[in-house]
Amino acid sequence: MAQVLDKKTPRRAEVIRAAAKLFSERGYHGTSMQHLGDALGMQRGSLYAHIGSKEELLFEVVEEGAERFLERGLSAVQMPAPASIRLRNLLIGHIETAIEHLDAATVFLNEWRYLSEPMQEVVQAKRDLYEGFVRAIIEDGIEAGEFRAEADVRFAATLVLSAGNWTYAWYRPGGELGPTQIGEKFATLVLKGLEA
Amino acid sequence: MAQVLDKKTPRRAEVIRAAAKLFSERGYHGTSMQHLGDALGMQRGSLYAHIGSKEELLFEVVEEGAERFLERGLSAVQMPAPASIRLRNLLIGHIETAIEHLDAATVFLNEWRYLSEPMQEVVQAKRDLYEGFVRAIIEDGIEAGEFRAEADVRFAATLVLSAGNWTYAWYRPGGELGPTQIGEKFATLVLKGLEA
DNA sequence: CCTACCGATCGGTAGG
DNA sequence: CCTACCGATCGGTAGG
Repeated sequence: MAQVLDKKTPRRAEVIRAAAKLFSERGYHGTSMQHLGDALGMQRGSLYAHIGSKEELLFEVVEEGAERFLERGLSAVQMPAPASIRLRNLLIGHIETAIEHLDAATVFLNEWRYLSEPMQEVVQAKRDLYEGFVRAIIEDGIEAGEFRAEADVRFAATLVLSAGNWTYAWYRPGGELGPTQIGEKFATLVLKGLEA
Repeated sequence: MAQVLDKKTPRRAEVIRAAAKLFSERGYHGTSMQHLGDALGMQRGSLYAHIGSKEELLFEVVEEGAERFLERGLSAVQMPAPASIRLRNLLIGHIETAIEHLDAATVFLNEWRYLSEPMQEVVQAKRDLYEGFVRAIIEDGIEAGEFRAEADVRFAATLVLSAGNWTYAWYRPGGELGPTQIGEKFATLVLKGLEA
């Protein structure tokens, strides 16, 4: 019989970490419980001593990704600084998060849509919250006269998020630039534009 | 026995179109041949009169997406116009393509990594080619003094591609702005930046 | 955490 | 394009 699942145990954390890696590499539907068991050196069925279902595992990984982004985003919004500094800081934090937690971030951005309700709704709320952070900074910047008044807040926010969210698709460890420098480069481009 | 597969037949094109829709909605691994058969009103096994394998179907959809992007990209690069105009044109074309062929574009951008060799290599070459188009325009712009000399070509190209590639993730039909106007907005933002 | 098992479904094929 | 089938694998459970 199912006993109380360990919710905090180190072994459970290892299962979630291994799931993050596999889900990011092979996708949620492309990963079987057999793959996961193999990666952890245990039998497929034994995983259910630590988790309730495969989908619960996806939810945990997606939630972890969401929390990482929200933490950094919130601290950028709350900075007592001009909007351009806060936007730069948010984008740097976003890209650092995407790189430092590449597995969870990839799953958060790509596999969350395979969650069923009500889990998907929980995640959607966090995505909306984060997007709200970006918009708030841009609105502040326009009000303060720092940013161009003609800039469309929604599109500017989407551009910033696109730049950050696509990181997982092209970033490969071992490049010349670190996450912080990459974030700086993008932030400068978004703020100053390409034209001379 | 397997007879010669119809390579050009209208029915085969319908199968590919239905696959593009399902693969974009549920992912490649989340779509079964049973789903596809149901969508087309035929038995699972009957699909093999039109195609060789599920993976071949993925390849066809990904290739279609790649070709759509390449066509538009090439025509933007070859325009006899200043770099800023060509970059604007490429980004508009990219976003129009992403929206007008949302299914194939989504699969091209998200599911191509599930292709095995040598198919994945074929697709990678086309991705590199397209990225080369973007870089070429930006290099021209810097040489001509149109774009800021300090702009990093690789990062600027990645920003443009990120803006375009993330379209599938947020675009929903029925909004106020059409594809062309959305492309214009992003292009202006990338060229002029946010700062006043 | 393992063994042994459940029913369901997977992609694909033979033969018509 | 269908019927009937193949072996393999799926997520998950009982009982220890």
